[in-house]
Amino acid sequence: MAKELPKTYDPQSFEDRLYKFWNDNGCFKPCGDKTKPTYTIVIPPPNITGQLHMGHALDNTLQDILIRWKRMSGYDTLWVPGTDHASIATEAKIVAAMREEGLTKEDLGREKFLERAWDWKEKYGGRIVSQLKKMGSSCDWSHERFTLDEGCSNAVREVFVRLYNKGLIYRGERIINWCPHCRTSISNAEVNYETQKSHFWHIRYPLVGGEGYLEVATTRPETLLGDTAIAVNPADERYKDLIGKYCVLPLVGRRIPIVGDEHAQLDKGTGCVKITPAHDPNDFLVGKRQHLPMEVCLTEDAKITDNYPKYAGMDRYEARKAILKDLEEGGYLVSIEDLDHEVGTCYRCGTTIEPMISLQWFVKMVPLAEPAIAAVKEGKTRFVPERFDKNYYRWMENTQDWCISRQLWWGHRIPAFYCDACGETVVTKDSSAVCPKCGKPMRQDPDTLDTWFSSALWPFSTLGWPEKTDDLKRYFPTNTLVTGYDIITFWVSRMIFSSLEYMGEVPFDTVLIHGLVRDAQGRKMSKSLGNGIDPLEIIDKYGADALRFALATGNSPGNDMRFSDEKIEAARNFINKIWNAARFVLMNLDIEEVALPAADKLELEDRFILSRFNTVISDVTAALERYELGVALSKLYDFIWDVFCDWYIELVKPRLFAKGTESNLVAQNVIAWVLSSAMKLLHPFCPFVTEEIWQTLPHTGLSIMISDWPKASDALSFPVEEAQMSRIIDVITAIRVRRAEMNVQPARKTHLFVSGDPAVFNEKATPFFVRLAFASAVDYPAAHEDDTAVRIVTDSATVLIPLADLIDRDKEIARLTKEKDAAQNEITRLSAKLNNAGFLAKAPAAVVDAERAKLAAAQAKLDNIESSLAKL
RNA sequence: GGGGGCGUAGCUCAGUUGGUUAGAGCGUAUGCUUGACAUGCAUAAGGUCAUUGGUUCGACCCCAACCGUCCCCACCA
Repeated sequence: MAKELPKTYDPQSFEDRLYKFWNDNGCFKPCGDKTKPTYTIVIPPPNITGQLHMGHALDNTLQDILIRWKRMSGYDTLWVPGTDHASIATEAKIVAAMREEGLTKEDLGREKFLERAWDWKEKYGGRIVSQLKKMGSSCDWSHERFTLDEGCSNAVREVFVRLYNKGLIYRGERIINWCPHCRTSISNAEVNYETQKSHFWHIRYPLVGGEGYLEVATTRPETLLGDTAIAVNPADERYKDLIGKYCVLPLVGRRIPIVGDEHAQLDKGTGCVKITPAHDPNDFLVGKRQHLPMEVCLTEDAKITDNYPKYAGMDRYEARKAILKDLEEGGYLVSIEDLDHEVGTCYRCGTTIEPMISLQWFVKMVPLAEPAIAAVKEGKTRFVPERFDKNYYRWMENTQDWCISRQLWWGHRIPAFYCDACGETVVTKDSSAVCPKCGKPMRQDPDTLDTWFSSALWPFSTLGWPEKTDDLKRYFPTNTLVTGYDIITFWVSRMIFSSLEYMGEVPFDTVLIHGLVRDAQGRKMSKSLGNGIDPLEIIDKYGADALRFALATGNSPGNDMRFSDEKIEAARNFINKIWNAARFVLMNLDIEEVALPAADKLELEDRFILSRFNTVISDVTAALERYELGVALSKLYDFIWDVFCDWYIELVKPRLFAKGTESNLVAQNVIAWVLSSAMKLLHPFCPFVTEEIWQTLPHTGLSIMISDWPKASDALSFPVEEAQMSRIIDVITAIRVRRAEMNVQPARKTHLFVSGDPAVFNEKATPFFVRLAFASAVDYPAAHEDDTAVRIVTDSATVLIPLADLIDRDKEIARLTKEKDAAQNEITRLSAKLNNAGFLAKAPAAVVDAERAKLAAAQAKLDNIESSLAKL
């Protein structure tokens, strides 16, 4: 006797148990079978700063769907999990937590601070891992990695040293983006721009030794303190003669030269630009070209330096006010103009960044970007959807050198050592370096690396690189990277150029891009709006399968999606539907094992469902191969609910209830086989419920997770019977429609007279009409004589229902006449198409044949209608 | 200033190389305790596929323009 399922679907009762079952049985590990092809995914490592949010839930659902599908499809699969130390984000959180205790980093010192950071990692890194498990993620936890673990750190040092020796990493004074709040440099990619209302202030700079002055416009009057020149365009007739002369810097009194430089544009403003080389990226370049001094006037926390006593210690905005006031009083301020200004802000804390001249480490990008662009152009790595390659090219082609040093403690320490005695610099993996020149101990650079520097190595550092490990040989390059479009520049592009540089090949063949998960109103989920939906709460309430279903359905690659109660409820309802269908099947099952019966034992509805299922296998598999996971899922949804539950189960019920017959055994086997196989197709999307059902059904093998993915086959294809069954279904539907229109109570059963193709419409169809079309009895006359009955006409049959009391003859005639007109219009339309020489000549034969078949069907229907009308 | 997405039923969205009379979920209406499921069953209403042209035997789909909307990139003093 078959097992049973509990009456209500309660995901809480089995999800955790099944996850443990899989884990205990090693189902997540690669099978290691060398005869199988490999399929590898590396997880985008979640930051240890927080907990799982909807973006992670989506990202990991998609990855798990792919890896589970490939695992069942005969691949040796590896999904490498892990977490990211997220240097600036984590450090900011720890510093904030310390502030609660009244502590600063400096109070603690580097060692103690790092101890705290590691404690943080244990706590929050562990939490996010358990949350990933809750989602059902089938990662191989024995491969779990952390971007700051020993292996990744070794990879980071190796890369740094190699790039340095190759001249691709250098240290230099450049203008960098400085965050005065985080007190560190950040890369260009970490700067967000936002529009702020501001002003152009027009200021006069008096000429030295003359009466006149030059007028400049600026959005940043406080940087005037750092001005070291005024630039005019050398071709500008207005100022040509002033080049080489001097201005007096207002308020400061310093003499600054007037230089000729292309940076100054003739048609912009007054044509004169103040040059602040230490605090503006463009001015920095002008300063280099013109050999100007770099005058620093702002400190690391964006206050005025002690060089300017009047303003020293003032915050940059305070100083702006004070300086403007003094300019006005001194008669230097000419005018004020309103302006919308794009201002760079720190992507972590939102503070307005301050461009500053600073000594930092950089990666030279152009030599790395070129092969990375070529690799994608050559199709070695493919973006899905394809359009995202434009983002990638755009960024890669315009990339500037990457500032990688950070004035933070939580991260990979830069493996550069300085000799204070002789000034030597050594870059080495050896942490106890002594100066090769003078033998004195060396001081390691205090800074750490941009967190993305280690993320860039993730696809191979996690597999053991720089060691030549077996994992690396077998599982690299990986196959699919699944990530959001917001991270293409930060991460995807850097992995590609890194992998090309060190591994000599691309890190993955496909990048599957997904969008953002938004709230029901389409807003971005954010802490400040308080509109975030916690995936864990959703799992508690609806189960992980429902969450996964809701995330995988109804969206296509690269597009944002909305998450709503409506959606999660629809998902839960579907799973509940499956649960109950499985329950029903099990209630009627007394076979010990499931085997697909020989074809000659199969009845019409069996062949119909198998044939439809065969199509679903192909459709779902094809959609997955195209990364259209939402399409694959909707095909399954339609099949399971509309075809399997609503039709097949209903059609086969009489046989399932008639125990002790061969037909009953055939029905049991078919229904169980289709259910079991459908669970396999659904398993990647809803792993828990499909496993629970599969294990309850008679089965062989340990887990559905490692069962074989169904294969479409000619043995399952019965096009003739599929079409025949469809005709019966059409007639049943037509009867229901007529009865509903006429408000016939369901309790009122009637005799049916069905005439049509005797191969289809014969006594074998009677149970279907009895159960599904309110029939008390069915006859299959060759022709209809009763002119007092309701007439229903399809293209394959005519049905008479003796409901004389409900008939209005005139209305019947009117209705049939209307249908006749419709059929005639259809015939006219199709005939016109089939008489079009262009169509016949150019359309594919299959299309033409299909149109001819339609015409024949329409003609048959018209004939049926006409003969019915003749009877009235 | 560049680049890209989106615009399809009241709402949220699908629509697989161009090939009937464009689909789903939710919502709405009507009727149902039908031997699993009311988290259900049956039936229905609801769309000039933003607009205008073009290509084609044939366009929701390809091309151009335009309107609306969202996003990304960018050093505009």
